[in-house]
Amino acid sequence: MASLGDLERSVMDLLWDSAEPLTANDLRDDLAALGTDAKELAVTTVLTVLARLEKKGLVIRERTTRPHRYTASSTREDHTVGLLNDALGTAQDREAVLARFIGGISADEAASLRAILDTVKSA
Amino acid sequence: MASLGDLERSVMDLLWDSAEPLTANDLRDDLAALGTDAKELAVTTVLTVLARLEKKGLVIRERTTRPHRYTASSTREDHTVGLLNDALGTAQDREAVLARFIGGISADEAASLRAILDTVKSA
DNA sequence: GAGCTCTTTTACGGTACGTAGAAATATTGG
DNA sequence: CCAATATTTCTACGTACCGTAAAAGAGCTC
Repeated sequence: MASLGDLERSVMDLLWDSAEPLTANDLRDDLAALGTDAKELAVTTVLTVLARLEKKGLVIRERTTRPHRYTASSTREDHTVGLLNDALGTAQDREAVLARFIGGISADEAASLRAILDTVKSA
Repeated sequence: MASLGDLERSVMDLLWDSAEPLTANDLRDDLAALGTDAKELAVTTVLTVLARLEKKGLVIRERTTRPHRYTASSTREDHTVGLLNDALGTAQDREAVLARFIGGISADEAASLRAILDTVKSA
């Protein structure tokens, strides 16, 4: 799976947080509003990263509307799950990894996990 | 956390699978023995990636012995757990991600997870 | 100290990413 | 319909990472 650069990541975060599709100009403005950077990017820069994200399959571009509108192709959570599976790989040591991972999570999270597991017990 | 290139990854796999520290020459030979590539790398190539892996903190180099000997600085599982936590991030959506992740694992694995959770229930 | 082994230094080509100007294309106000 | 404006595409540059390895330096051995 594709890993993201800093700007790509920021753009994806905005798209993931937006209920509506966004245009390159929307994104340029939203990016400028972040973190008091006051650094206004050129809109071509935003368009370039959007094209790259589209090629990676992470965003969908509506070419019918004139300012093209962009949407994340999957939710942030689903994307993260993809990253998790990439990290876990198809190896045999999945269980060993999961055991260590669970060893490192909080009690609260362990409880949540248990609840989630019960929910999907039927699977 | 550092992501690995293909050769770096192969070297780490060999180090992780080895009980003993390995030298660059050991690794060159082991790499050649992999996958019937028959491609014998120059030992300087191996030394370069080892230096990079050392800089990334993934391998430890024994400089006292003359052919330097290299060891993975953590287990493969611990490294993978680091990748998992990187992917999960520190965000609040950890639970949502974990829920989706668990939704996608096999029943067998779900059972294993439950067992693991019970083991660390005290945490 | 000459030769061998091992390590360090330097380097080159490829790819990814941030960045954006220039050029092409589309929209719109008159 | 045309000129001004908005939007997209094309091209490009700098940096960083990685595979790859020659060249140069350093230490050991006879």
